[in-house]
Amino acid sequence: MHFLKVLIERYIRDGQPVGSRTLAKDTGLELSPATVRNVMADLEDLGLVSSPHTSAGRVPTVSGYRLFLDSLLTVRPLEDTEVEAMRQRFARLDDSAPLIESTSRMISGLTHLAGVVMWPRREPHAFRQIEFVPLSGNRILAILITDDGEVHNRIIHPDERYSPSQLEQSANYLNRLFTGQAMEAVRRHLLKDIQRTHEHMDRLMRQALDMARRVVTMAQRQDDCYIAGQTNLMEFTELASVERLKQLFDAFTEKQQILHLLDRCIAAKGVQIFVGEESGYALLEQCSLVTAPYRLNDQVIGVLGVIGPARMDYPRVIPLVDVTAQLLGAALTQRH
Amino acid sequence: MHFLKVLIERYIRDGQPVGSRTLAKDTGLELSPATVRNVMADLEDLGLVSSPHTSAGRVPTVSGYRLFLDSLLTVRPLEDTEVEAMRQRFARLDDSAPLIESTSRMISGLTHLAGVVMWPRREPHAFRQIEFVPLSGNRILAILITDDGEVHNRIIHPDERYSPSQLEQSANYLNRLFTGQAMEAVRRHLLKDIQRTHEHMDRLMRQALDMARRVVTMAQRQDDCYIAGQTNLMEFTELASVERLKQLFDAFTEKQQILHLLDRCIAAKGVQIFVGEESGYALLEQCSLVTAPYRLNDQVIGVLGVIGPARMDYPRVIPLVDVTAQLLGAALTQRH
DNA sequence: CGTTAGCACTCTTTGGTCGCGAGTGCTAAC
DNA sequence: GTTAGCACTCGCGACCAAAGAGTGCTAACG
Repeated sequence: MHFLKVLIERYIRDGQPVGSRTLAKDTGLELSPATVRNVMADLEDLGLVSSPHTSAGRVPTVSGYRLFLDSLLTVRPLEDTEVEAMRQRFARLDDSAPLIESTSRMISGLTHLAGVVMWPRREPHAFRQIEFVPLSGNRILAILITDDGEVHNRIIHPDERYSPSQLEQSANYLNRLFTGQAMEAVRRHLLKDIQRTHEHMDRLMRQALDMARRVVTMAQRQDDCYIAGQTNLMEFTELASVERLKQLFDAFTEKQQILHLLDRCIAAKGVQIFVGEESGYALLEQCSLVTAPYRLNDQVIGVLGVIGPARMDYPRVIPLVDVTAQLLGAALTQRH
Repeated sequence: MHFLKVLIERYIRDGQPVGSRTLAKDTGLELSPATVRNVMADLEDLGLVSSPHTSAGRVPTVSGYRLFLDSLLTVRPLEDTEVEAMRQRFARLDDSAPLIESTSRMISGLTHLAGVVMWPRREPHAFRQIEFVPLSGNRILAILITDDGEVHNRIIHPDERYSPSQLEQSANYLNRLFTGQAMEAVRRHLLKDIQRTHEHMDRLMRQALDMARRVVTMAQRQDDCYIAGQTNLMEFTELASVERLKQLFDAFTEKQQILHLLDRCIAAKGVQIFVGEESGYALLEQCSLVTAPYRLNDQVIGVLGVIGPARMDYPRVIPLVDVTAQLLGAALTQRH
């Protein structure tokens, strides 16, 4: 199996099929190419490597990578100075900087791959406050604040005009009604019970509920992720066909499939790797996804990672992804 | 010059150099290829066309396109039904839908090119209201509302703890001080005078100003644009080299150059076109940018357009961009 | 029995040649 | 001014040969 390891390491280095002669040199053992050929034939029988054609060297298969990752890989931990440098970069992000985007760009820059960071999946949060601000014309600005500090706002055009004091009354009413309740409950209340309550209620309060409904329906932030450094992938010859790139980039703008994949990684304890079509998505053929979950106060709330060619420098990428996830968690916790 | 028109139209159709025989047929006039060849030689002398090599047909040069666009082009106005369909699509966007993004996707879908829409450049607006909401810990959520209905918010970690009533006092103070003033003035006040005022002021008020400063500095939305359908460009053979694509996509994520270009179009009355390196940006070689400014209440507040190969179907794209700009303006005005 | 040298074989890559087709420029004739 | 004719150029695909890389197999070796 040592052979497989050396072969894959070599293949990762220069991206070309590895022949018996080169492999013989690389192993360190003093073996002739002929011997190595026998071993390689065995590896091929096991389905761990394959040759593109008769007179080329061998290339790892997906199962080859799998075995490599699961039991052969020696991760090269980062230098302390490197970790420190990363920590510095996080520290330099001031409070207002968009943390998720910056993190994605950072990991992409460090690995020269595409970085992807899922938006933190907030724990179920509670309604804190709603506010109606009159604008010019009939327009009203509705602002909803949840207790994790998220602010959602939306401009509403009601049919009739409300005085500032009416708006204040409405807001007070809603705040009395909902403050402290879980958003989920508020949402249910507003969506389901709205018909029933309508009948026996003050007109103004009905309107208030109606306006609240409009903000609340919008405040459901659906899952999303931020992808950076996509163009890095254009540098890899094995992906550099225009059709493949189109597929990949379409997936990057669509994001649906990427999100599904990330979602499957959120349960994992630590670094998780999908090689090629292992993910079940044909478009990631020849690609690998390396992810790590990140935490806020010891609770996993998201996943980040990189996408790159299957032939990527795992020993370096894995710790980078790992450390970045930890640092992002720390930064989030600190900001909190 | 009629020849140039036909040649370009033909080239736009099938993307291959146009030879004398085909051009002879296309003109409609009953001329022999030899005659056409003479004319083409003249066009080449004028720098309007060029041939990739001796035995290929002719291809329009940038100046050729320029002349074509300026004086030869016959724009094919959209069918009423098409305009109506577009209007419908805008109408179907409900109030909460992200208008700019949707517009960009729409124009990209209609033209099969990359769509780009600049964010509306709001007229200078006034401070309306600031609000401090206490969160858990020391954290405070600062919310700033301007009179165009924009909401900016930021979480602040002050060194000490403030009671809700103190926060309310601070907010009241700031609101009294600033409401109705132009944001520009508020910003100046907060940034410049902050040192002087500090000395002879109540501690709480000083802190209030300080917190306000932090939100206000963030509320300067710098220019940005939304680009959709980039991957459409991968379908065009003349751009389908990986390096070119990388350049283009890098520019799309960087956006800086694109924004500069759009900025130059904002002054134009109507549709504006840059062909190839006319724009001054080498990366748009072989590409064209077609833009139109859009209005809110008869005032130009932004630009939208498409990016595609120089060889694009101008007679169709131009009216599409034009109409989209008008419809976006209408939608904005209506929402307002 | 594991290891190795030797050898025939396969397959890609590269470079070269050739012919074809498309298109041109020029000249001379209409 | 227009056109036919012709020699010429160039790109492209086909075909071919040689080189290089690497393989599988067999037989010999310690």
